[in-house]
Amino acid sequence: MRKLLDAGIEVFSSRGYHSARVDDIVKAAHTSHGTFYLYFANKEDLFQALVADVAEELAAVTASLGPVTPDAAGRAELRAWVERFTTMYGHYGPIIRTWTEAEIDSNEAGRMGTDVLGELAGGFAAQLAERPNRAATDLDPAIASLAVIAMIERLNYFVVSGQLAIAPDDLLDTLTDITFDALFA
Amino acid sequence: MRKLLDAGIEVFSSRGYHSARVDDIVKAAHTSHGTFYLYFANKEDLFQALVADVAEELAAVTASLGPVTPDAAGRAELRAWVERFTTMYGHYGPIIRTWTEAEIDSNEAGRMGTDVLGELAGGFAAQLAERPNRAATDLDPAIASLAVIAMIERLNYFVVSGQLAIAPDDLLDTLTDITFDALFA
Amino acid sequence: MRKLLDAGIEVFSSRGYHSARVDDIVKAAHTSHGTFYLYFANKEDLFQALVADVAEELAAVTASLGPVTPDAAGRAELRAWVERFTTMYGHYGPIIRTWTEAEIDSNEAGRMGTDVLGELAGGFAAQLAERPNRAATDLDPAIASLAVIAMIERLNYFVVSGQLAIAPDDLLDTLTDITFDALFA
Amino acid sequence: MRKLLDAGIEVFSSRGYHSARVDDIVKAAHTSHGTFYLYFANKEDLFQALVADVAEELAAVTASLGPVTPDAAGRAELRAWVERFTTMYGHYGPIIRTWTEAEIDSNEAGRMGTDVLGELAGGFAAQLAERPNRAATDLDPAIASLAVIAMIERLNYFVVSGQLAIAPDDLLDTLTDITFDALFA
DNA sequence: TATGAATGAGATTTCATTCAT
DNA sequence: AATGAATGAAATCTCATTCAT
Repeated sequence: MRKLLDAGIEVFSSRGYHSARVDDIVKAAHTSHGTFYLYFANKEDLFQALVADVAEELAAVTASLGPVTPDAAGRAELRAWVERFTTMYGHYGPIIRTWTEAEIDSNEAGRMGTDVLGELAGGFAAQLAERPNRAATDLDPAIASLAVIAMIERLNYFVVSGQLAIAPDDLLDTLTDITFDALFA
Repeated sequence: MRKLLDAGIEVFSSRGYHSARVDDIVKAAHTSHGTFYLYFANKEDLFQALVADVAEELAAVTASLGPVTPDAAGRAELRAWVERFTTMYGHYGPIIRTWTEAEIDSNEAGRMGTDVLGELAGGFAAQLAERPNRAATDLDPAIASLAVIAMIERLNYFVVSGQLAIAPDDLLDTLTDITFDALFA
Repeated sequence: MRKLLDAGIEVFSSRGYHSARVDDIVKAAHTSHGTFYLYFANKEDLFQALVADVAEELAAVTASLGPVTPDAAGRAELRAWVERFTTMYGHYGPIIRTWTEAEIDSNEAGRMGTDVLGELAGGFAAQLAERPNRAATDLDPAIASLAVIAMIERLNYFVVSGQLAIAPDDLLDTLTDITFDALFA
Repeated sequence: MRKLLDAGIEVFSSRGYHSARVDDIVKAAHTSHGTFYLYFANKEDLFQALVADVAEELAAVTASLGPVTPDAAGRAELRAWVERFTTMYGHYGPIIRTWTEAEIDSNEAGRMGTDVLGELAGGFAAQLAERPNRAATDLDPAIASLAVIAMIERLNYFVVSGQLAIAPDDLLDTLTDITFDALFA
C-alpha cells in the first residue's frame, strides 16, 4: 500500500491526473492491478489518499507560523516560514499541481484546492486581524493574504516544475520581501 | 471553423483539456466529427489554435502598459493595466487555466505556459531596468516581476473559476497595491 | 473522365484497391470529389471501368497468338507472343495485380480474375486441341495451359512490382522455353 | 492467443487483409477487443505472427526436397515434394494469398512475399547448380526455378480459392511434369 | 458541368475495472 | 492477500458519399 502511494506520487507527478494510467502506477509499484483495487476503490481514491497526506503537511506548515512582527525579527520569522513552505512544496508540489489539474473535475479532491490555500492565507489573516493599527491601510487582510499565498504557491510551482530556474535564496528573498511589505510592514 | 473554436473554448473551459471529448466539442458546435477533422488534425491542434489566440491577447495586454511612475499617476496607470488584464482574463481565463492543466503534458502548447507569463513579467522588468535608483532595493526585478505576475494570474484564476468571491474593485485594488509597492514605489 | 481513369491507374497501382482513397484519386486527377461522382457511381465503378480496359487489352493479346508449330518458327511465334504479353503487362500489370487483391472481395470485378487468365489459357488449349498427336502426352492441355499462363503472369508480376530484377531477354527466354517445352514441343 | 491466431486465419482467409476488421477477428475468436490488443499491437501485428508461422512451414517444405535425379525416381521424388507443397498450401494458402494482397503495402510482412518464394526456388536452383551438364541448356537455373515456383504457387492458389476445379491428381501431374521437364530432365 | 465543405457510419485503439485462480 | 488475463465501454480518427451552390 505504501508502495502504491509512492508510485502514485511518482506517476501523478510525471503524467498528471488524467494521463496517469492505473497500469503505470502498478508497474511503478511493482505490483498488480488486482492489488491496486484491493487497497483503493479506484484511481481517484488513491489520489484522494495522497491529497489527504498533502493537506496534513499543509496544515502543519500553516500552524508553524509564529508572530511576524513589523521588524527584522518578524521578517526572519516569515522567511523561515516561506522556507518551510518551499521545502514542503518541493516534495508535495507535484501532487499539488496535479491537484490543480484535477480541480477542473467536479470531484471531491478537486474542490479542496482553494480551501487549503485559503487555510494558509487564513494563517496570515489571523495575525493581521489582531493588529489594530493594521486597519490604517486600505487593503482587506483576507484578500491580500490570499493574493500573496497565490503568489508563493505559483512561483514555487514554476520552480518545482522546472519552468523557472532561479537560486533558492533569490526565491526565498523575493517571496519574503513582497509578502512582508504587503502584509506585515 | 469559428463555431468549432468557440465550442472549443466552451468545452475546454467547462471540462478541462483531458476530459474534453471531441464529441463534446462537435456537439457544442452543432457539427460533425468529420467536420472537426477537416479543420483540425486532432484535439490538441484545436487547442493550440485557441492558445495562439490567447497568446495574441496576452501580448496586446503586455504591450499596453504605459510608464508606471512612482507616484499616484503611476499607480493609476498600473491599476488600469491590471483592469485590462482582468478583463482579458475574464474572457480567456478558462483557456489559460486549461493551458495550465495541459502544461503537464510535454506538448508544444504546454510549454508556452510560462513563456507568456514570462512575457508579461518582462513588461514590468523592462521598466524597472531603466530606473537607475531601483538598484537600491535588493530584489531582482526579473524575479519580483514574475512573482507579482504569478500572483495576479493566480488570484484572477480563483475569481474566474468561481472559487473565490470578491468584489471586482477589491480584486483590482489589492493586486495594484501589492504590485505597486513591490516593484514601482 | 480520362484524367480520372489515368489517376485511377496511378493510385490503384501504388496503393492497391482497398488503400486507395477517392481523395487520392481526385487529387491525382486535379479535380474534385463532386466530379468523381459525376462520372462514376463509386470507387468500384471506376475500378470496373479500368478492368474493362485491361480485359480488352488482354483479349487482344489472346487473339494475337498465331500457330505455334513444334519447330523453331513456332518457338519464335511464341516468343513474340510472350513479348506482347509482357509489354501489355508492363502497362496494365499494376491494375491486374490490384485486381488480384480485389478478387478477395465478392465484387464483380474480382470474379473476373481467373476468367481472363482462363481466356489466355484457352488460346493455347485451342491450338493443342487441334493437334491429334498431342494426345500422346498425358497432360490435360487445358490444365497445362492454365499452369503456364499462371507462370507467365506471376513471373511478370514479380518483375513489374520490382520484387524481381532480371534482364528482359532472360525473362522472355525462360518463359518461352518452359512454355514451348511444356505445351508445343 | 491461439484462438486469436486461428480466428485470424479464418477471417483473413475469407475477407482478405484490408477488409478484415479487428471486430470480425475477435468475434470469430469469441473474445473481446481488449484481449486482442493484449496480445497484438494491431491488426498487422497479428498478421505478421501468422506470416511467421507460414514462413516456417514453407521453409520445412523447402528443406524436404530430396535429390531429383533425371529419371523416374527423380520424378517421383519431385511429385512427392509437389504434393507436400500442395498439402501445406491447402492449409496455409489462404494466408499466403492474403499475403500477396498485403504485399501492395510497403509493410514488413508484405516484403517477405517474394523472399519466401525465392527460398523455395532456391531449393531447386541449388540442385541444378551442382549438375555440371546442366550448363548445356541455355536457361538460367535461378530464373527458371523461380518461374516454375511461381507456376506451382499460382495454380494452387486458383485451386484453393475455388476459382479452378480440377482433380488433385491432375494438378499434381501437371505441375510435376512441367517442372521436371523444365528443370530436371 | 463542376465544386468542395460537410457528413456520419464504422473502424481502430485505450484503459479503468473485474474476477477466477 | 495477491495476481494478471480478460473485459467492453468509450474515445479517437478515417473516408466514401452527398448536396447546396
